[in-house]
Amino acid sequence: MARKPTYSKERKQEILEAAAKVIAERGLCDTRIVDVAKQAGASAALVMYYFESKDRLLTEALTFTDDRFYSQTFNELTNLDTAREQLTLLIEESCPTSLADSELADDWALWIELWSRGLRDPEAAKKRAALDRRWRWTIADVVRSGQRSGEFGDVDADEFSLHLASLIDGLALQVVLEDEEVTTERMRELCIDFARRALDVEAKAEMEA
Amino acid sequence: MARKPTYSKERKQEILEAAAKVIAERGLCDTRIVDVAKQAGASAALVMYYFESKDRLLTEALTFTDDRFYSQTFNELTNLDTAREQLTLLIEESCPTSLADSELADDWALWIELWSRGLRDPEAAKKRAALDRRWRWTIADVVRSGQRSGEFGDVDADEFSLHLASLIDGLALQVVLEDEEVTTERMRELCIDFARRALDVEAKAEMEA
Amino acid sequence: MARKPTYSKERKQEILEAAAKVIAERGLCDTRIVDVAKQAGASAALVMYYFESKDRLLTEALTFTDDRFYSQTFNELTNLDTAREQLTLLIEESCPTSLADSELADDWALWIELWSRGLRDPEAAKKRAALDRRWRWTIADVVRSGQRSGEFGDVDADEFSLHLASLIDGLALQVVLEDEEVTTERMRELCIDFARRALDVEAKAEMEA
Amino acid sequence: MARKPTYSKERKQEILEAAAKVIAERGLCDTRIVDVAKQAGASAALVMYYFESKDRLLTEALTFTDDRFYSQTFNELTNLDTAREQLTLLIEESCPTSLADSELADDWALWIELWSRGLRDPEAAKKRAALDRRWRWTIADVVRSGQRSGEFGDVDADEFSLHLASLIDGLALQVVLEDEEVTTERMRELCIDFARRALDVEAKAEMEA
DNA sequence: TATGAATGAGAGTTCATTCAT
DNA sequence: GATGAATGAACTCTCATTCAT
Repeated sequence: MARKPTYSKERKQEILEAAAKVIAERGLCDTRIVDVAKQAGASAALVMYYFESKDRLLTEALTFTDDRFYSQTFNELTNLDTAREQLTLLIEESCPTSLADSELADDWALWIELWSRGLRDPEAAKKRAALDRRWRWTIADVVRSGQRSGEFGDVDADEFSLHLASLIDGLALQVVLEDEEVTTERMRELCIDFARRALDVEAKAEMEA
Repeated sequence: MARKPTYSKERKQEILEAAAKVIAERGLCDTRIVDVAKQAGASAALVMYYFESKDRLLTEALTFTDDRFYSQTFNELTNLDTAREQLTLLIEESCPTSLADSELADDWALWIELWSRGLRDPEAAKKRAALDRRWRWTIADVVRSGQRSGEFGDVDADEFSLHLASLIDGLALQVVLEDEEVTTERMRELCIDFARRALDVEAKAEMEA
Repeated sequence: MARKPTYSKERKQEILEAAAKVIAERGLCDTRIVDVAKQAGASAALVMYYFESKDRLLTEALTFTDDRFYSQTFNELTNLDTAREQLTLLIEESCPTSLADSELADDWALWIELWSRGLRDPEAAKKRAALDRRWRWTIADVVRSGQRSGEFGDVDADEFSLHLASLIDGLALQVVLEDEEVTTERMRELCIDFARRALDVEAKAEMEA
Repeated sequence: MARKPTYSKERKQEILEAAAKVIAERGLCDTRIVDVAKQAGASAALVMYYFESKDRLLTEALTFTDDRFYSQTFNELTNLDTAREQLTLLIEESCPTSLADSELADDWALWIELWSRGLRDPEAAKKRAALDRRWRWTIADVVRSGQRSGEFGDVDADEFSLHLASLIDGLALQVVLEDEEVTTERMRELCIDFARRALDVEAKAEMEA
């Protein structure tokens, strides 16, 4: 309630963060400006002041989390030496833990909301596509670097990256929706297994041995 | 306006169909009872007469289309002789054509809305899981029958089916959202290709030759 | 549900009775035709068939119970010999027992609803006035007969009857509304006491002794 | 329409006042939020802004007038010297003039609505009981002070006060409902007469003479 | 006589948005 | 920058009433 006035950009960030949280909790549809305001410790009018309309707020909020997730992951990536480790990281960071309150589950929830919004909102669709492409490129880059280093076999990196990214989406969806047959564990194994086979990792490993 | 009274159950079906159409067009969030009523050629009050609340209407409507899609597809399946043809059919029927008004795109739109609703509505989540399981079982059955007939190699049918189903979800999503890099064509090829390799179809074919 | 068709007047009575019950339970305001229909084991359309509009149904229902109460009480009255006993009966029959489900409490509830409706519905007001007058005349008649028989002293019968009737209304109201300070017992005593003094009953009794 | 913004509490009062007026005019049942809003020169949404629901508005409104009536009367009371004058005032202030638009008639109308609402709404019943008790205590106090000053004879003050208050309720009801036989004049006389006899006023007066 | 189906006319309530302060 | 007060435009849901059967 009583909040020292922080200014402009910081405040905007806070509101975005608040919005993302509320959307993850209540769903896009049921997110009211008042909720966001309350979460941000501000008045509804102030939220309107920073974002001209509810629509803009929601659109910005939906991609906000993905951006954060991406930069974090990308950062961790650069700390790893081998492509194999990097790919494993990408997969593991993608697996939503089924715990309801986890941050990753929130991220996935927002991601799904973005899909549904993209169906009718071209701007949202475009943003989603861009984020997805960035993600696929990242995967493809790791693959290519692995190929250069001789860790991975000879596969079409783009095709692989599209396959893996899509597989991850499809599986994560089921984990998040708490499909009893699809656990975080099973998802991870399936992805890792697929990557291993597709990239010919075992064979390589053997040959090197 | 002037509409001959149809009997109860037929009328309910008509309304469900109308609801599904409206949801696909406008999205779950922006579907108003009046829209559904208009689409069904009825009054809003009548919609409430058949479904106690908006909520129930939407929940029923969301699974209605999937049920129809499934029975149609399952029917076509029984007309095919080889497992190979059957699997191809399953994949092809799953590829959304990108045309906005096509029926399949509508089906996918509803499917995505169901995902997003499932995030907070446990009942919706449960229904979605059931429908998905049915779909995976169908795939697995085709695989097993192909294995019995010697068409397919020795793979874990359930693992394959989860992989293929998830892959389809992830790819279709991008087609429907009109990601420029993912076309219907590319989706089909990727899926077919994956199936072929996983099921060892080429090898089998060659050996038979 | 399954109800043998009884015809016309009996059916109308049944519906009135049902309406009275529902009004007593839910209040005039919250009485819906469907409720009355359900209570009467009929359809809402049938209720409309017997009474042209909700309004008429309610108006008739509101006086229905009072009529029944009056005839019953009047009947019991004729079985008593002395005016003293008769007056006591009138008072006692007027005291609502505080039990929520008792028939008398229902009668009072309807009576109060009739007051409130009479504020704006002149027809209801007129009916209420007529019923009230009948009641006061009955009291006055008992008084006069008691005076003729020498049981009661010389009071203006009409004035006494207005006083007693109003007192009963005012007190019963509080009993029905469950005012902790006004119990059925206290109400009865207060009324009896008043009557005794006003009609000079003790004095008479003494003089006769 | 164009209304300078008043500060919160005043505005709430205004709305309550408006609500009371509308209820008196149209009855509790037929009071719509829009009516109250119009009467208060505000929008329906503003009414909801101050009172969370229609229900709360009505509950508060119903006791609002009685509170005002009581404080006014109590104030006038303190300006009078003798208990006799005070009691006369209480009675006279209680007699509704039959004119439809008078403020007192409005008060009585609300009072009756409160009775009817109290039948099913325990909160309303409780408030009514409290207000009524306050009123009876006031009467009893006047009686006791009259007894101390020697103006009134020896009666049970509480019993008298319950009797008088109930009598007033019962009679006022009939005046308000425009029973032809019960005029304001007759009501006043009956009450005054009762008080005189019960409190032994004549006798006292004579003895002093 | 009896009803299920159908509707129009509101009702309360919600909420994004505006604006004076 | 920040907010409380205010509103209009919807939206869901209710219900008396009608009518074909």
